[in-house]
Amino acid sequence: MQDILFDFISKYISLTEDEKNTILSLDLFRTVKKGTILLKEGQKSKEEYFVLKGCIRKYYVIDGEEKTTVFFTEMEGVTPHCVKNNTPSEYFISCVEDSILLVSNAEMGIEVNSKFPKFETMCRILSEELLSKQQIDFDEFKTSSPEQRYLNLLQKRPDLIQRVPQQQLASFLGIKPQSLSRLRARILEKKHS
Amino acid sequence: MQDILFDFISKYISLTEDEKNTILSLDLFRTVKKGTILLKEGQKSKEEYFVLKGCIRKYYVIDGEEKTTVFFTEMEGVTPHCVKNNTPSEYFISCVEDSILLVSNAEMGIEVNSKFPKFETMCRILSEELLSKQQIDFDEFKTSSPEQRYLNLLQKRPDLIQRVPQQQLASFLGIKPQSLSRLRARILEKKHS
DNA sequence: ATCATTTCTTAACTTTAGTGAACGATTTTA
DNA sequence: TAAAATCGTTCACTAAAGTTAAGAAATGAT
Repeated sequence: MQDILFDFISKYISLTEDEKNTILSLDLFRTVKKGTILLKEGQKSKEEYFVLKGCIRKYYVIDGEEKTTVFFTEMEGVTPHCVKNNTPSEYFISCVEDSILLVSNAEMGIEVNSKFPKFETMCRILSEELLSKQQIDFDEFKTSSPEQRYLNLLQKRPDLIQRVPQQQLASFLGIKPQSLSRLRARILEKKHS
Repeated sequence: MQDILFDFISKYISLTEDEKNTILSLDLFRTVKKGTILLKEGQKSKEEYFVLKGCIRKYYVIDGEEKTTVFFTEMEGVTPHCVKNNTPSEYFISCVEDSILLVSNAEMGIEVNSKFPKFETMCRILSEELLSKQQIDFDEFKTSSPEQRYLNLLQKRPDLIQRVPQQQLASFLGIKPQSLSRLRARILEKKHS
């Protein structure tokens, strides 16, 4: 498990054995069961999550309905909005599958960053990469129809369609579950003609 | 004009007179006429833009149609994707109004950052703020209908609806210009009943 | 100031998404 | 294992967006 983490980090910065041990001593690893709610609406959490294995999702409850807006899978991380500005969270974060996560809290982050300036560099790069990726995702979402978005997802993250419930996938695509069902049937029809 | 810039910067870091003069000596200010294209699809630019006054937009040309995905107004900045990874740009950036911009290129940024570490701090904060803001925007977009998105925009950026052409506004909202016209008429109808 | 061009609106029609309900299939849990 | 709950699909219907086209309004150029 630790190897996965250090392999990932090595893409950005190089660590000495000493530094690796310091990180391991922080005891960041946590295994969580499917369905576990990590963050609730209204809560003022300071925890950040990084997925080593599994899948977690962020969702809002609007008029009693869950609206999933993002999934985080292997090697993706979330810093909930409430961590930065100490306000109650507007959304939930829960586990879609049994998962292995890195859980760090803001103070710990500051401590690590001050001990290893390298780490801050990595965080900055990760943050910039994420911003860039997200801008492209948003642009693609705006410029395409639900059907195009589904076909696009089929290309870019085929695994998601398998591992995630349809209703969560639907709101991720900005539509209702029934519309997703219909849309899939439509695509199959087109293929067989 | 310079006051506007330094007022903005002072929200994040404090500058000495010396530092201010160094910034001014870089000659970053550029006034641009409405309609000017700052970045073209396919181009490998290194320029970053920050709007002091006016409005610029980012748009794709898909099947011969312009799809505007973002507007940048006062105190907002863009770093085009192509600047970071040295690939041809997938989109255009042009001026919606006569504008006053700060134009910096990547090398200049590095130079300034190494001379004034303060600056890097500000850039990191700005980048984090932007990421956070963008995530919320994306979530709102996904979880609401075109009509809700329009009403939301009316609340949050009423100026945009005035200063930006309808067709650009439409694709920004993820719909066609005709649909925006109809949607507005629908809203007016509801009010008068 | 006038003409030409572009932009916005309206309308009729087509396609697709939202809605409410029913059904079977799957999963949970008792 | 059986009953209950949840989930996914389908259907009929409604509402809204896409499409095509035409005309009105605004903008720009000569």
